[in-house]
Amino acid sequence: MRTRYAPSPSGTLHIGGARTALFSYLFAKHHGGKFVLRVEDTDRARLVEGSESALMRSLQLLGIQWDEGPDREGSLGPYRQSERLALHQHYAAQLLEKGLAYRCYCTPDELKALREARMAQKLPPRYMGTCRQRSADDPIHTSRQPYVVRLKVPLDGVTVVDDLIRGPVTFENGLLDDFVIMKADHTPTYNFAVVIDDWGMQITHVTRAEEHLSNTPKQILVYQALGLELPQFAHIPMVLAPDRSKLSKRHGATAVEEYLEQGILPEALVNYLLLLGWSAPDGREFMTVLEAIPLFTLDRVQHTAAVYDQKKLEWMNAQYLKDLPVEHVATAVRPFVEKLGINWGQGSTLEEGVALARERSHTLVDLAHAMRFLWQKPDAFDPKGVQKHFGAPEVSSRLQALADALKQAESTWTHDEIAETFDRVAETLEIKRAALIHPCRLALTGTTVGPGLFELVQVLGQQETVARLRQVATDLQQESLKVIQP
RNA sequence: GACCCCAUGGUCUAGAGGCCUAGGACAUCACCCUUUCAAGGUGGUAACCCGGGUUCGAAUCCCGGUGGGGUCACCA
Repeated sequence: MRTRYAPSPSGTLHIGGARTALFSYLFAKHHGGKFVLRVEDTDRARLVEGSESALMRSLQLLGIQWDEGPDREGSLGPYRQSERLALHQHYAAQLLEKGLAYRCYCTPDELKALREARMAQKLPPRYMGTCRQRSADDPIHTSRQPYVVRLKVPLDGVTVVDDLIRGPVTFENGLLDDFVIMKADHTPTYNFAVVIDDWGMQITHVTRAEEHLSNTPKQILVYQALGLELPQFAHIPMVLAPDRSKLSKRHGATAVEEYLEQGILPEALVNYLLLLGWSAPDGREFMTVLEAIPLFTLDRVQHTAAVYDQKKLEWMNAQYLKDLPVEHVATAVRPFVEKLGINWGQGSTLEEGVALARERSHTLVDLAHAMRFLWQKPDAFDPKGVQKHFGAPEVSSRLQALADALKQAESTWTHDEIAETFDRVAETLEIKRAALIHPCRLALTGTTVGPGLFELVQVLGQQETVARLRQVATDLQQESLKVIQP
């Protein structure tokens, strides 16, 4: 049992591609098989520098590990299509020799004219050129004119794709044309190379996106011409954008990399992707890739294209953010914190910050912002908050009193002790505790939202808390407070 | 346009003829909790595309329509 994922290195790993790879991987692993990564790089014009390694990095981050691939040579390589050219040419020559394929000398212009003529007659744009009829001793064969190789497709009969997900799908051969298998530059086309390579790599189950279903009869015809045994096929439904169209740049983030940059954890992303088109028998939603292996079967794969939902992805990310070990999240959020120019080496630790703020963050970006105040004192204050909580003339003296009381507090600095201090000060000033809490939060963080105040104060530390309160109390008195949206 | 696939709330889905008064999750709305914001809890709104069959009985089977998607390259 062997499956494969065969991307072309022309860009980044798409979430649709990631899901196809995930399903192929899970399917193979469920059956104790091997998962192969093959890079389809025959089209040199579309090749993007660095794309291959980016693709591999994304897959690995998601926990989709291949058993064989360009960087893990097995016995059935090479695993880059461009390095298999000799194989493709060999089989093409074989088909030519047997008379199952032929050289076609028609120019692109001629083909275009033919196609348009057939379109005008409302006929399918099928190649009906003259080259199919040429005899072996036709002088054109020695003319050194460029040519392509076309497969001789049967004029009648049907080709049936026995799809593991959809059942038998019948195509009429008469509707297919003599498609090109080798281009004029002597490199193979996709529909030819894919057959040679899948066969060569002993792929038993070709699992791929649904967009390939219509290509499959052509490939079956190649298998048959070559006398090769057919693999099984399984076409996985596509992932669509919210407007039900094919995913593209204008839909915002579509690449795995982009989601990770947005602060989505790879664990959450792959879990979300798993739920797009597949569901566990018991309806469970949260699981790792490894946990999904024993549960994953093709009969539970949806037949319908799925529309991805950013909201649910973020919700799932938030769940992971608060359930994963603190150290793990701290490591993940670190680059995001550093990106904000925060020097977190002093004072509170990253772990303390994560524990404090993760429950109300949806992404690592949110989390980094929510932790910011621990290392950077507010240089501006939320205007609405200022209006609401700094308006009263006695706020300055209250904060001062609070600072004094906290300064006196025991060095143990526990949550309960801090809470009691607030209660005591409120009582002394004969105000409600909330009248102290809100201005204090604003003074300490610059905003009106955030973690529970006593936890926040505890993590921020006695010294820093007192210093910030005094600073704000002074600024308020001197009316030198900067009120700018932070 | 031709061919192919598909069709349960806004979204992801459960459902393989009676267990369905159609279940869950996200989103949404209300309320509760509360030092803010979240989180959490409770409850609510919301779906079997339409039309014909088959059957005692259909979300489930068949046919047609409609709608959505895919493929029709010397791209993969």
